[in-house]
Amino acid sequence: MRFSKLFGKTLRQAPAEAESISHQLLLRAGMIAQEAAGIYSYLPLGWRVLRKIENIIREEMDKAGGQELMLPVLQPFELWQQSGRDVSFGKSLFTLTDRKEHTLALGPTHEEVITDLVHRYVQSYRELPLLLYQIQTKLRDEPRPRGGLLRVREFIMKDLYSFDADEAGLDESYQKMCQAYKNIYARLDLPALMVEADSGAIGGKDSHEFMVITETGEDEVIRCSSCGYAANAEKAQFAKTDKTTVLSKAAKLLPLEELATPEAKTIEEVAKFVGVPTSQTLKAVFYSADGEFIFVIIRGDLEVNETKLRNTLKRSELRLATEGEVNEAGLVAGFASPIGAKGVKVVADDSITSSSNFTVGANKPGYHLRNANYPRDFQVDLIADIALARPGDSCSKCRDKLSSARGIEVGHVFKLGTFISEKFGASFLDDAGKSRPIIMGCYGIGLGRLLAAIIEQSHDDKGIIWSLSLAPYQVYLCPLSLDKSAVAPTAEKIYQELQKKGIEVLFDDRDDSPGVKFNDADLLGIPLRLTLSPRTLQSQSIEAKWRTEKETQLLPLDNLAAQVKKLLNEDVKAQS
RNA sequence: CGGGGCGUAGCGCAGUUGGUAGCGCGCAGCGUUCGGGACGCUGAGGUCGGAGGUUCGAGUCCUCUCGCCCCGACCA
Repeated sequence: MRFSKLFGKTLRQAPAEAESISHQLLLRAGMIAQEAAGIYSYLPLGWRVLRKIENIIREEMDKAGGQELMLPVLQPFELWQQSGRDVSFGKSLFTLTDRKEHTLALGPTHEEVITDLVHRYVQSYRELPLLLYQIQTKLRDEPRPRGGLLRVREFIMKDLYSFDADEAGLDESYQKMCQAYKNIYARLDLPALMVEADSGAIGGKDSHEFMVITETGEDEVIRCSSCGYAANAEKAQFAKTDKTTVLSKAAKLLPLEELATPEAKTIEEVAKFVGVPTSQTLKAVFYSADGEFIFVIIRGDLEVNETKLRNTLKRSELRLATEGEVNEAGLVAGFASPIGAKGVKVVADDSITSSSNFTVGANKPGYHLRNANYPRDFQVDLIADIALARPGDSCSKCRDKLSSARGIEVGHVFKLGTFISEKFGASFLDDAGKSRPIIMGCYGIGLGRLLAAIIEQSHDDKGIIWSLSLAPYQVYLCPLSLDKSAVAPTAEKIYQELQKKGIEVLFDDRDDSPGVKFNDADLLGIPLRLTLSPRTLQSQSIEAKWRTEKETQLLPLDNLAAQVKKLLNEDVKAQS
């Protein structure tokens, strides 16, 4: 490709709206252009890279036994009503009305369509397992697009759906996909961490996310450097009985006593006033879940994990209750107590059993109770792990300290189970002739986000650094002083020669100064730069330089294409 | 949806107490340059996001509205 003809322009300054590194570099390199919030065009350079990513993914999906197909973007709204996910997707689902006043959805994902399809074609266990995938545009009306390609409303995604006859089959498909994903990230040169993930209210048992650890990530990952435990903070567990504070689990249960605690409303104040650690108090937090008032009780030193709480309650909408709602429930904020709480649903974190003789509100302004014990003094409707893991907490597996980091979610795998297949009647006859629902899994990767994540963690102050397998072009042919002696015709000849050898070369045929060309070569991140100048021409040679290295080497012009090819091959080997 | 910020040339920005719009980069032409974003001269490019209002006069003041960015909420 001749640079002078390339559509798209490199920018010296990044547009003001770009904040994240990948966003800035994608715009400056002329790889993408924004059309609206969360909606982008891919320009030729960006599209070339995206297609390379796509091909790597496609190869790994095929290798794992996946069959590629294409599914519709326009989907009958009835499909979404049938699965019930018109509600759970809510406003994120784009819908439109056709000329016959029929409502259609713009596919945010394709479980409904593919399950409907599979139900019409699969009847027997002999046809399972089945792995089907698609790589195509999906649309979601995200509440807040952000970070360039990191979170958008229109995006290209690879989704594979697995269909199995039994749990063991699902496990196998799941393992296959996890391995395929690891292969993909390895080939993309992207260090992705596999972490336990929340599967949401709809998902089945297992779910994992693949995270690229970087500051710009939207998700928080909790991990243990000792044993390797890693989980999304939404899901992360930790040991509640291993705090540095002394817990009196074994202590004798003391009688409940009321204590005047004027002015002491927060946990900190109460603990200080009473003279106990915060872990010897119980904290009350109030939520509204799908309109129902929820009283949550948790040990004073812990915080509520709202995702865990939402899953425990099996509700979709969860928010903190307003002051009015708290009063309406007959509770006194700051002094609320599960003891004597009537007519409200009480959900407790299992930390309330980690000790005894807690200090808790007395449900009376200015008073707390000492020596509260569950279940002696109060009952709860639900008890579960609903606590938020924080850095510094103890690992539930090995008791070492947990740490936290930000991550970009570049892949998500799910064991869906039979939730959707049952809704669509996607069942099969097993070898005993019995009808059973197909067990499903789904496995997604967002290509644009992947592109952004790669740049986030592979760049320097000059620009992007592509690996050879992803670079839009492998070689940047950079002639200097085009009007001098034989530079231009020689460069032209080399360009033809390299292309003939199948090398992807970007030929900077622009009449610009060396600085401009070198800086663009670095900004675009082309792995190998070949500089031809009157100087190198004197010795019938050309200068080769890797994007990642400072040193240069001179290559004789004679039989150049073969030498370049060899260099590129050596580099590929060195990386693997 | 809540909080904050911003809309002036392709990009980055300036524009005073209200007087009819400018700078840098980029772009076009000519010339000089040519190993890390060179220089000179000439030139093109703007319904100042949109609508309404105040005023003799609005980029500037008022009202409404649209869009974009960031934080949070949200996000199988």
